[in-house]
Amino acid sequence: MNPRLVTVGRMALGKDYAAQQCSIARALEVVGERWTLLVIRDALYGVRRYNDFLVHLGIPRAVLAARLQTLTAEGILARRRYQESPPRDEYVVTERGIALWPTLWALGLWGREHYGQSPLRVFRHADCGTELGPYGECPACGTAVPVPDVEMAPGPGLDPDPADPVSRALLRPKRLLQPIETGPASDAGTA
Amino acid sequence: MNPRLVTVGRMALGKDYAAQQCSIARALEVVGERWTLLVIRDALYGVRRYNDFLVHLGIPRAVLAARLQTLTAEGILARRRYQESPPRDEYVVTERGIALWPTLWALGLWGREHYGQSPLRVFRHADCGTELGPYGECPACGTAVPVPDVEMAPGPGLDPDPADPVSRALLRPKRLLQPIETGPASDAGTA
DNA sequence: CGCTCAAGGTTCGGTCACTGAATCGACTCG
DNA sequence: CGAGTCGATTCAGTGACCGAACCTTGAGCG
Repeated sequence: MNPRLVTVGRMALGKDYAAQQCSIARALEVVGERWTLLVIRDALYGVRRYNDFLVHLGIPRAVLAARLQTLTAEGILARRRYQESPPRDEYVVTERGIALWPTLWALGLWGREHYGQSPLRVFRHADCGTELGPYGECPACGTAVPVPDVEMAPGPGLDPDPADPVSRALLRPKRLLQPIETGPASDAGTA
Repeated sequence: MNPRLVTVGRMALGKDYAAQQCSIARALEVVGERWTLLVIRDALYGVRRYNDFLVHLGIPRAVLAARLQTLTAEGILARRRYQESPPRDEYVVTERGIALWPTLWALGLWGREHYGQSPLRVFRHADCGTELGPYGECPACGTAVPVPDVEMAPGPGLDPDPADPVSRALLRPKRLLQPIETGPASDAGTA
């Protein structure tokens, strides 16, 4: 069961981009389905648990389960047990998934420049605090910024009081990949 | 008829990524449907005519017509009459479409590194002949390479004798955006 | 033990998009 | 004036997506 060959049988979107030799087409066979890139985005943001993906994305449960399975089979996410008592698994992004960050960054930049108004999130080089440049690099340091060194903070356009706990957890500045804390949910911490 | 607002009415995939504030989600509403990014890729490669997209992508006609219409409405492609006698239009990529090149480059790089074997196409800085770096920049000149200055040549993995005339036209090294020549098609020029 | 709750799914009917083949209309060429 | 080309549209069939309901495992509790 070579994970690289799993695509045969249930192909990306019911059919591959036949005859396409381009590596872009190959990539889209894997991550081109609806929701897939948003799941990976969330994973890079630190989302790891089924329910967190669910509430943050508003994705149908069945679709989420399918995507997580595909992404795990493709080696973009990895399933990992994080507690035993009630057995619970989380999905952590692998190197292969992290390698999609430049794509997501470029796509987000395009969306922001052509459809967005004010930036919703601000990404900085954690070492120096400089905002990332158009390629995700640090203009001050002149170097590529490793994904774990990217700090994400809310921008001016972001809803300051979102409904779901995941969005609320993402209001706090944090580094990419660092897991979000929806933890015991000191949820409106009453009583 | 603000082209920015056309998405209302017939949304990208029948439904928008509701509640998503992220600019990545916005972008995917526009270019996240099946085939869309491949159409844009082909447009950047110099494909301009309905039939050329059709044979090169192997896309259903109805879907192609829908994508071209959406992309035109979004201002990513522009429709332009290129002859009057039989009225014929071509679709040329706009600035907004050209701005997607970094995304496509990043996606292609990811696909090549994680799923491809030998590179199918080689992209160079036309001014100096240096292969593009991971961000689409020129490592030699140390600058971003404007899309019209990117030269595309076939790589070792590319089928040297493809069936369709568009792929055959793309065997010749050429710059991005420069229209392909499928012209009078000296098609296997037999008697 | 039985009840309830939570997490993480699976099942299922309805709808919608994609597919591929056929058709159509405008126009030119012979 | 019939055939061919280009650029589509139409249509039936299939498969993916959607949303709600249900299921399973394991605590936590009385």
